[in-house]
Amino acid sequence: MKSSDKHTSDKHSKIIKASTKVFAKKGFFNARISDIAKEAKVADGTIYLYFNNKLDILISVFEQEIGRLIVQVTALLEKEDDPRKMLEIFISKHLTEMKKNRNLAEVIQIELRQTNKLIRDYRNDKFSEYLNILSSIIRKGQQENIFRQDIMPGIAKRIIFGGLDEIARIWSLKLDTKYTVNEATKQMSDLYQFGILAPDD
Amino acid sequence: MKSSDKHTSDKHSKIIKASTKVFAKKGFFNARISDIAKEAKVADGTIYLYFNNKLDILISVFEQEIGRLIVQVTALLEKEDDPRKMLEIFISKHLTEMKKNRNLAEVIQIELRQTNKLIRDYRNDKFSEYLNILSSIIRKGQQENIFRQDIMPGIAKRIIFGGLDEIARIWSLKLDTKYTVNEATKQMSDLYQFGILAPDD
Amino acid sequence: MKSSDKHTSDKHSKIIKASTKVFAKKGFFNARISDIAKEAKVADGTIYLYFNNKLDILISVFEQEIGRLIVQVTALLEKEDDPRKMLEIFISKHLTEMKKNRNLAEVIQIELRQTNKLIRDYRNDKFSEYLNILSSIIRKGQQENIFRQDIMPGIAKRIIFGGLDEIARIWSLKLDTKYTVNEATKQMSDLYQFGILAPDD
Amino acid sequence: MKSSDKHTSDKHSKIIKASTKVFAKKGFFNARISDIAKEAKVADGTIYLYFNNKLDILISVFEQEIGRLIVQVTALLEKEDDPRKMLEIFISKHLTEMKKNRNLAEVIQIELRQTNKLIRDYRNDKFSEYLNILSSIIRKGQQENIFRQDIMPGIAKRIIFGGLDEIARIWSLKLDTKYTVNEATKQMSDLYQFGILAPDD
DNA sequence: AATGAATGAGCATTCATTCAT
DNA sequence: TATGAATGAATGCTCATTCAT
Repeated sequence: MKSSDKHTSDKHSKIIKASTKVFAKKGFFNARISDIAKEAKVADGTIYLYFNNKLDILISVFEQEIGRLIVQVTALLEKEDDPRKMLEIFISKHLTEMKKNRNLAEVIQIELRQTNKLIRDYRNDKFSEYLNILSSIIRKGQQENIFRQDIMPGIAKRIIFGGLDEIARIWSLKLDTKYTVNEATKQMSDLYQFGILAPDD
Repeated sequence: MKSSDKHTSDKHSKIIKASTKVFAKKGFFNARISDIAKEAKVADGTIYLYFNNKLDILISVFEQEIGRLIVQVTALLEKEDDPRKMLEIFISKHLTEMKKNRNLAEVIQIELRQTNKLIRDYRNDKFSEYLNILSSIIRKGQQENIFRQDIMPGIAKRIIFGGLDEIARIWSLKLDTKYTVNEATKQMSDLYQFGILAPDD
Repeated sequence: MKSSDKHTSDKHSKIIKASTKVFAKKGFFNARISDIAKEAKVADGTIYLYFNNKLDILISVFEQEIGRLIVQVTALLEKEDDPRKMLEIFISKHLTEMKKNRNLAEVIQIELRQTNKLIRDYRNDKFSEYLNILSSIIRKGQQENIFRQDIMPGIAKRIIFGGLDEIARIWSLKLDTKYTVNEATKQMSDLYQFGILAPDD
Repeated sequence: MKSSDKHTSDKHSKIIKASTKVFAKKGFFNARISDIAKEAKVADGTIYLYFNNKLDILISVFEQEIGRLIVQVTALLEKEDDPRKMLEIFISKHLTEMKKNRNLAEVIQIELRQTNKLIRDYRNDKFSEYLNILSSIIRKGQQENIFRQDIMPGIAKRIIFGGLDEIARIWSLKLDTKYTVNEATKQMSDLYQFGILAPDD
């Protein structure tokens, strides 16, 4: 269908989509612009009508995907008031999305470990926003005296994200695929809530 | 023969050392062989007497550094029998080394997210060995009924390593430097042992 | 039809004018069609309604500018009958125009040294016409026995134009700006008329 | 001199020679690095062991050729003391070299009209040195009261060079080839010495 | 073993030109 | 006529790797 609504935004999102796929498959440095162009069924030069350069594409992909995650997680969390459940929802949603969309998982991997090296002045606000959902949940739990007061939300959000990301990493490598999303969610949620120690009895 | 071996090993380790520094500074893809050669005060071609190619250097660096970590952590753990303390030692040692040696932290970051993409058949046994120290500690705790039986060591080791690695990542980016090694260790150790929930009382 | 013609000619001259400016500023090879389009406040594609390609624009600019020079110089020369004065007028006019319009000076520089390389079959009749004004003056002087008979007008016109063009070149580079148009005119006119030798006495 | 030095200088001069030829044939902007490499029977990358970039090659070619001219002209002038003869020698030598080596003539054309646009901070000392030979001759003539005192050497050197260069230009375009070097030299030398005016009676 | 000059495949980016609207 | 989004060929330069010494 060659309708005229297939225009600018169409090309843009086609390129983003193609880039996500290509970056995930080859990694940022091994991906060629012509690979992306080919995947997006667009001329090489067309890409530069929508993006400044290769790095700009990576950043755009990352921000778009994280942005989508933020929207979805936020929507889910609005329906819940218990911080314990909210934490579980965050974990579950993150793992679910990463399992569903391996490309996304890999782009996050790449972006987080590469971009900051390349551009020191890139602030990565979207990602901060995402992590701050986690720290908000923790603070809420602390205010309600459900979570321990001595947990530092700023560190905890990093620790938890790290755990999530490492699980996503091994999935994207097709290692340890024996664990399901539910199992992993259960394990993480349990570990972070109750700790590893056996209850005294 | 001994002197020859020694000589060889000298150059080899000089290159490894130089590579660690250069990879950490520039990242794997932006590091040039000539940078490494210069840093190691060796001719470009000499590097190919000791390594097959650039990727081979990265793997060697990674394995050597992880190997060193294994030796050190193992030594520390031998003196301790309480799984709770052992877990804390592992966390503390990892964070200490990463804070001390930013180069190492970055090489791990890069290696873990890049190499597997490049060579599907690379098994990375050293890294598995390192992670298995973690799962051994957990299993030991479970055998002694100190750790909960429903924790799956294979997932937990990943979750914990992920947390450690994310903390190291933000340090290597010089973000959130406000947290000291001790603080971070305390937070992680606490979180993993007792969980985030406030004790009933 | 008339209005259409007028419109066309408007756009045409707008593009010529814009091109002169852009070529002078950036040089032919570094000038982009989009620069010209922007300067002329016209769409990129519109340029191709009036010109075949980029080179065609350069040639048009050159011919138009040289054509304008021919008209002006001819008008000035008509009022004068003395070949000595006519020579001085030519020199003076050329330098005045080049000083006044640096863009023109540079376009001549570029055109004369580049175009012929690109299109071997381009005859450049306008430029020949311009130079022939010089040789006509010389021939007239010879016929009137004011100029020496052994001067070959075909070579002399080149020698004189070369001198004029070199002076224009250093002005366009903003070198040696200490010399005024009048000084330069005086020096050239003097040199070409009387030569460098001191008169016997 | 070491064999490696010899080798190096060999490659360097091979590239210079090839570049002179290619620039002359295609012009600077249309010359591809691979053209030069092919002409020099060298790999593309090798060129960058000896030159920083394409522009650097052009400048090097120019400076080398002008340098050679300076040496030759200086040698010829040392044997002569009469400023009139010296002027003629300069003119004759310049035209002879340009006729003999069309590549050189064209590289000068290109360099003089392009480089200064591209790099504002390039001082072009060699060329200044060459032109200053001309002004020195004029000053010498003035000191000996052979040349008129009101000639300004700084302008005169430009005027004369311009004439020489324009003659070289038309030769390099294969226009007006009917004039021989000797004829052109005679015409220029005559014109600059005695002027165009017929002697009184 | 060691060197480092030489190689040449590889790629991001530009921009003159086209053409559907 | 006019537009400007889209095209894709073209190329300067880099750098991992080789190899003659």
